Order: sequence, then structure tokens, then C-alpha cells
Amino acid sequence: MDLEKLLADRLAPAFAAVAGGPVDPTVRRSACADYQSDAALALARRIGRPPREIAAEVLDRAALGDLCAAEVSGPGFINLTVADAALGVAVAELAGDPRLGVPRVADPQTVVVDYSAPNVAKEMHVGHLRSTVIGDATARLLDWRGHRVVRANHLGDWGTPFGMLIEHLLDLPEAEGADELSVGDLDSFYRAARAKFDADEDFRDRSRRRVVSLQAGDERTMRLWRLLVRRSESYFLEVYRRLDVTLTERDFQGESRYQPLLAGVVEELGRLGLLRDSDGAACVFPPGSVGRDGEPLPLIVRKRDGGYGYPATDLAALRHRTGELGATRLLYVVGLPQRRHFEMVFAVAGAAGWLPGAARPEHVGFGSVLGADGRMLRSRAGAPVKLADLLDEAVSRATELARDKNPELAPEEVAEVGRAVGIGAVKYADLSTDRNRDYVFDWDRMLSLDGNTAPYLQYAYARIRSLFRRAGVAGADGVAAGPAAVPLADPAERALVLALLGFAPVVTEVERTLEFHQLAGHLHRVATAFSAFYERCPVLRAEGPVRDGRLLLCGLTARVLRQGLDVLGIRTPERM
RNA sequence: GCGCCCGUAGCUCAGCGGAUAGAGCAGGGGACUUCUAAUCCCAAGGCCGCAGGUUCGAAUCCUGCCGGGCGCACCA
Repeated sequence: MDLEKLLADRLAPAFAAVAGGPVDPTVRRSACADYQSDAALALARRIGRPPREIAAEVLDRAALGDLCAAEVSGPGFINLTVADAALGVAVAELAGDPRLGVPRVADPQTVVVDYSAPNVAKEMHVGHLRSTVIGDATARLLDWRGHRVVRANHLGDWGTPFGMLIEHLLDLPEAEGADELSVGDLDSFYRAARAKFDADEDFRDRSRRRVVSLQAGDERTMRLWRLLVRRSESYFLEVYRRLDVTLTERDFQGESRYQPLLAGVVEELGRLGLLRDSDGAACVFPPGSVGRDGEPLPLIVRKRDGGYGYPATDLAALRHRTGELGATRLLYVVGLPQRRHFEMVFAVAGAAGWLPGAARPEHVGFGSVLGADGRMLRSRAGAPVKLADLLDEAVSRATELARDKNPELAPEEVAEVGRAVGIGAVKYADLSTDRNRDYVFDWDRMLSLDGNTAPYLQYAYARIRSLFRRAGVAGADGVAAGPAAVPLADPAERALVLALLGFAPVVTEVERTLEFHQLAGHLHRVATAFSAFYERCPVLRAEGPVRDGRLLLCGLTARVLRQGLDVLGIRTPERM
């Protein structure tokens, strides 16, 4: 039962009667009561009556029954305090719902989530962290809601650098080359190739010729290219596994797969009359984009040299996603600096008719990860921080903490907790702030057990699990066969119930906005409400209906935390 | 020059037209013979970058400034 909606439904007829037409009662959570309605204030001008008078009349007419107490407050707010009995029933119903009040969508969309997108033969670094983490949370959330989700890992697996990479691979004894690639030291492989390219004229020539063979589909070249791609992919999959990211080998949809389509894309744009030649390059000039010189900015779909850049690839991919996959929501989880690029791509796609009907492309942008100095996070040497190193450090710091704080954990448990907490902390730090902003990467803060952090939420979950182990009863695993109503005596119980009832509205909101910090913030509120409840309200020492009710609250809290964190891609260890 | 993002407590961040702007950290004071103290409770801390405007009501919307970050033709 959606309490907000229930309250709104009770108030709506009264508002309609007073206003002489339909009114949204705008019920929301309140600091001054459980819920409040602001609609009387907005209505005052429309019908020319004082807001308090409107609110009073609405309350006279509203059939609130024994659902809640209501009063007019301040300039015309209607404060709603839900009856304990109604809350107790609502929370018991929620506990009986395997989906925690969040139904599967009635009208599933096909959603393509384009995220992660590392480059073959290059190390994944912090720059890939946000796209991977935010994108994966997006895919998980939409999956859970029942949409058809296509994960698209738009791998950088094509382009001129592959000439030099393949030549470098040829220069090495094959075994050594393969070895170097598989140990995960992709950067030194790339750097060595690059260094040779910069220093050696002959190598440069060979590299350029190699690009030509690659584009021509030369068999031996393709074999080596596939070797590079496959080695890199297995390395990326290892990183995803450690990061608890759901991307698999089936989700690699690299740039190379669109190469055969690019000529057709350009040809079609030409047929539609959208193309203009500019200095020999085939361009589309979407309205509204202006460059440094004040002149219209082109989207270059074919370069002067006849090659294709990533605008062409993005257009081909988009056309494929709407045309072949039937996607109606196209999400691009890519950093904010690419904002204009996507504006232009979407504008061109729209003009070309590749966004039929309900198809909506959306750039899910995000800010940068900063170091303590407020600049882009870099290693001490000034290089981008390798994602693998970052994860190592997260796990080792968290393992250290776990060993330190809970000596009762067995060694294998320490290792498992360290992984869950370390990785969870990194992901949560990323997901718990507004993705549009840059955020400061700070180990101590993200691993703190206080505040809006993964370990705090995980700890709340672990405490509940511990409690159930001690009680020797099931409960936190799934739907509990609990009481039909939960008796609520303590304010901490009420606060917890209200927080738990707020889970569903937040999930549906985040499905729309993809602002995961809203979900994170809500889970934090649930966890703080639980911690306060846990301090004040004995569970196992209580008796009868009170004990049963509290066990139900604990079980439901655990399920909400676990489900919410699962959507964020974060584990909930049984012990900490 | 143009465009995008961002300026809220000492620090890191919430606050999506509504009441007295909220958390956490740091600093101050308390609570462990007790279901995990990795926790909880209390107090303190604010010209919401500045100036106008719209509104019954603005941190929130609009305009202009100031400050920071990023981006602006053939790299992806």
C-alpha cells in the first residue's frame, strides 16, 4: 500500500469539491507531521479564497476516517498524522510483498544502457569508474522494474592506434606478448607501442600500413586484432567481477561492429539532404551548436581523409538500437564533457528519423572524480589511477578495518567482508552524491562507519542478520509470515515504519531521474531510523505481539537495505 | 567570445516553489555487566557567491554580475 497515494486519494475529492475541479493534493513527507498537503496554498489564488479557509473546508469534507488525524497549520498546510493502527497495518502489508511495494512495470520498455566502454589494450582507470558504477546501477534498477535492458559496453576496439598495437605485438615473441597482455599490465604494452611509434620512423610506416590491412580485413591482421581484443576483454571481465558489475562477455558491443554500417549511415544522411561538405569532410550542422568562432559547429560524420570518427559510430549504434533492437529509451552513461557531442548526435538522429515514436535518447552525464587537492584524481606520479589498483587498495583497507574491528571473524570471513565493504564503499561514494557534480575521493570518509556510507548501511544489515541468527528464526530472507498488524508504541518504531514505506516512491522516482543519490540518501535514512530503533527498542527481549512486530520491522528493514543496495550493486555481508 | 556543470556550516554533501535551510565529519558534552559501541543521544555551528526580478511565499524559477571546473572542426 502506497500511503502517500492513499492519503492523496482521500483528500482529492474534498479538494475537488472546494475548488470545483480536479486538484492534485500534493501529499509529501513533512518535518512538522508525518505527511503534509500544500495544495490549499496553491489553490488560494486560483479560487480567490484565503488558504487556511480552503484547508479547513477540505478537512471538513475529507473522509479521512480513522486513517489519520489532520489539522490546518501555518499559512494553510494540512498536516497529516497517520494513526498508529493504520501504520501498523500498512507496514505489515509491505512486509508481505516480495517486491517491497515496488511492482514490475506494466508496460516494459526496451532500454539500452551504454556504459563502461574501456579501450582495448589500455588499462581501465578512474575515468571509467563512474560510467561503470552508475551505468550498472541503472541497468540493475531497470531490470528489477521489469524493463528489457540491453547492456551495451561500447568498447573502444577500433581505430588507428590498432596499427601500432598490432605491430608491437608482432615485434614481441608471441608468447611474451600474450603474457604481457594477460597479466593486466596493459598500460606498459600500450606505452611501449606508443614510444616506438613516436621514436621509430620505420615502425610508424609499418603501423600505418597495418591500419590499412586491418580495415581491409586481412586475415592475419584480423587474427592479431582479435587476440588483442580478447585478451583485453577477459581482463575487463575480471575487473567487472571484482567490482560486482553485471557486464558479461555478451555485452561487449565494440565500435568495430558498427564499421560495416558507417558508409550506409553517411549515405542515408546524404540522401536526406542533411550533409554538407566542409573542407572535404562530410558534415551535418545541427541547429543551435556554435563553435569558438561563432560559426555553426559541424558533426563530422566522415573525415576529409575518408575515415570515420566516433560521431559516425555513435550514429550507427543509435540507429541500430532504435531500428533493430527497438529501444525506446537510450541511455548514454558518459561524462559531462561529452554533453555537446551527444546533443549534436541526438539532434542529427532526430532529423534523420532514427528516433521514431517514443524513442528518447538521454545523456546520463556525470562529473569528475577529484583528489584531495580538488583536481582530477591522479596517482602520485601524475598518471591516471588504475582501476585495478584502486580496487586493491579499497579491499586491503577494508580488510584491515574488518580484522581490527571484529576479532571474532574467521580469516575467510575477514577476506569476504573486506571485499564487500571495500568495493561497496567505493561504489557508494560514487552513487551517493549528485552525479552532475564532481566529487572528492576520500578513503577515510567513504570507509567510515558513520555518515552516509556503504559500511554504515552494511553494518545495519549485519546487525539485523545477527539478531535473526540469535533468535533462531527466519525473517530477513524473504516474505515473512508475520502478524497482520504491527503494534507501534515507540516513536522510533513509527519513524522506522515511515522510512520503510518511503522506499517505493523513491525507487520509482529514481527510475525516471537516474539520480541514484536519492536512493542512497533514502537507504541512509532507513539505516539511521533503524539504528535509533535498535538502541531504544529491545527486540529479542520483548515478548508477544511486540516482539513479533519488532522482528517484522527488522526483517523488512533488512530486505529494504539489501534490495536497495543490490540495485546500487553493493553487497550485504551477513557479518561484519 | 560562446556553451555546459557547480558555488549551502571549518570540511564533505542533502535540500527537485512552501513552515524555524538539514546530515555526516572535525571540534564540545554524554551513553557500553545490555540483541555487534563499526552504534546511539545532546549542545554548538549559516548575509544559501553577489545584485535585481517573478510570486501570497525563493537556497530552489528568471536576468545580470563574481568565482571555480569542463568543453568548443576531422583524437576517441
